[in-house]
Amino acid sequence: MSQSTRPSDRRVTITDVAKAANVSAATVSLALNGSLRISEATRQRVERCALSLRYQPNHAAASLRKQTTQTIALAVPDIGNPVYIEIARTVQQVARQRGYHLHLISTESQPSEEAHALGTLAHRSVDGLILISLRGASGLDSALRDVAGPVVIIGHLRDIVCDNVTVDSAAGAALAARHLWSVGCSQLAFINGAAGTWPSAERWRGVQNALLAANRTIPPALRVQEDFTLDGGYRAAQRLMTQGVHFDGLVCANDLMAIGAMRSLREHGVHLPEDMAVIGMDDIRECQVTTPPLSSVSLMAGERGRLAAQLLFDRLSGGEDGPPRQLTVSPVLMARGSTAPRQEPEAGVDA
Amino acid sequence: MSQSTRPSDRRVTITDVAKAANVSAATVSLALNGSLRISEATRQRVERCALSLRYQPNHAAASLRKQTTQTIALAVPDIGNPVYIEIARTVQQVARQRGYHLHLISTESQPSEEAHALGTLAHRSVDGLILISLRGASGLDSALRDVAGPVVIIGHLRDIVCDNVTVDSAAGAALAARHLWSVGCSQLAFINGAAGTWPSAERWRGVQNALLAANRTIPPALRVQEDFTLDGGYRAAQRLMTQGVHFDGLVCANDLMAIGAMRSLREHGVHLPEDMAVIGMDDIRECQVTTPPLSSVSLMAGERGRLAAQLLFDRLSGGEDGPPRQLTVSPVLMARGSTAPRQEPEAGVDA
DNA sequence: TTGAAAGCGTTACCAC
DNA sequence: GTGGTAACGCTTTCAA
Repeated sequence: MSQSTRPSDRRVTITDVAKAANVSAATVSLALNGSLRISEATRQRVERCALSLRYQPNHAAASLRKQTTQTIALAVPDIGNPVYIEIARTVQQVARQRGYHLHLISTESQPSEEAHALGTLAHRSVDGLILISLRGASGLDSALRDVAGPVVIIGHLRDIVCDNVTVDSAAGAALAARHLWSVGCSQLAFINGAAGTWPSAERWRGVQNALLAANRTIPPALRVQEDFTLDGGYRAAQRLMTQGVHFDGLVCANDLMAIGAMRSLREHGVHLPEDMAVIGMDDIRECQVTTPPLSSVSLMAGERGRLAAQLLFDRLSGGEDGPPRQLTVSPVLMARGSTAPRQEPEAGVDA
Repeated sequence: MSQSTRPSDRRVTITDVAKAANVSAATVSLALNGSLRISEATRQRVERCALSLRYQPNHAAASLRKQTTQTIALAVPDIGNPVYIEIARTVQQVARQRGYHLHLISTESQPSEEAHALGTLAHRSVDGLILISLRGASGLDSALRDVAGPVVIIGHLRDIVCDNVTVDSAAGAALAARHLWSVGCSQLAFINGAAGTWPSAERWRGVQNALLAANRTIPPALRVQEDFTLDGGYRAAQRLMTQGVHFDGLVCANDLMAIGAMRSLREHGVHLPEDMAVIGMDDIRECQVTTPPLSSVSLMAGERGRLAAQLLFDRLSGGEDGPPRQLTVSPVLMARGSTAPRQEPEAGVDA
């Protein structure tokens, strides 16, 4: 079976196949791309030749000629962050399903790297780009004008217009607060993430809305702000407990902080969830393995990825017309053990 | 400042810049690519023109001509798996640092998709490929012969020869067992993952080695096998506890199973880590948020990615000569609360 | 149904 | 130093 026929050194090109099949290069191209205007006989002959020569069309050449790369790019702020990975996963799924490749770019949240990502689009390395931007995609205004294809931004748009997918994280924060009340909490505390960021502003806004609507308050002593990390949550909870103000429900601006806070609470002898209900946001995997499992508000990362990809492919296939479209997905409550409904204290048995 | 100068519809090419700068296309190319044989004056002129025209070199054209894409591909079995993400992260780092782009392909462990990944290399979409293969890269033998560039495989090579990076997970399992003895365990149990897979075979082999060397045994009743999931671990632990054979240390073939097992143990009133030490493998993020934090054996995913990338770029830049190289990294113990050293029962105070 | 030829936008090898 | 010119490998008219 060693019908190798290897052309020694050189790559095998379309003309090699053409010669072997006794047709022109044009015919080979047509035949291999399934054109209907080729006789069944030649098609088969060509296919056999291509196979036995192990012909592989050169992608760069085809791209150059067709002016399309069959590739989209996804630029994420940090490839280590599971939330972005979740987005990447669904984007990859849609892309593959459409026969596209995926270029992954990690920007580390640096504007220079975001510009670089747009560069790949400008260079026509890719046909379209999905960009996840934290800082509200501000400096990209001009860069967006130079690119040679559609762009979809996931995250908050500061002042530019562009196809975009966001999640209503204010609504998510409100959802979290209301959930705590619904399981019987009477006084909430709130741990927010790094000041000055869009997510932290939004989440506080959401909590405020909920407070207003429920005619309740969170005194300043029960509002603390740290960065969005495990340690941040730990420190924040410690500070809350030194305030001397009683609270029995804790809303955290993300899960990492919530987990850190739970650790601190437990160290101070607070029983979860009996003494205190805790809820986070993001619904990361870790929620399922804490004790008790952490309730959270899913920000629908996967769904956002799917929608963004859809938006992008709409532009790619349907023609580029139409005004920018903004999609907003709604967060979803994931109730778990950390917010188990309160027992009425009538029949409580303390082990 | 609106020096737009936009050539209406058409993309701006190198000849546009050439005309604007009153030089030839060749000169533009040389100037922009930093050739030394261009006068400083022309270089600056060309650069200004390129900038003001917003010229972006076409990547496909350059690739076609240069026969290189400045892109490598990484094919992972499952983009949802944090272990592979960790690999992806370091590969991406090395790639960027070398000025290369990263193509990410998720194969879902399907041989057809692995072949597809190799296809991107054959099509010269990419210059090189790192392939993470679970099933020991068996059917790829012939496909590997057709590709147009270097391939590095992360994982076990069944019978093919190829640059490759593996981790000695047998050593890792032995490490886990020895660690449990060192913290005072006298009888171990072992929860293994899905039968018939390479990792499960290796890890059991490692435990056996350790047992042999320590002159100890794990009776069959204390060896169970489930799939590598949280639920698998949960079920496995349940089965262990119905055996009626006492054990005080539990080695799990991965962290997910260990976490599931911990949950089951706790539900049965077993105190961790006082009554039972538990250790997993992989060192996933979740280890840090369980109660107690789960000890684990890191399989050095990031390091493997880094090494694989290094191997690949050695081929890419240094010339393709040299026989296949096989690298094996050593696992590292990550001791945490779940394997806290045993208190001697003399001064124990039960709260 | 098939073939010839003209690009796609670069880079590289020559002359000048 | 700089400018022609010929590839790179493919697709796509347009004729035959």
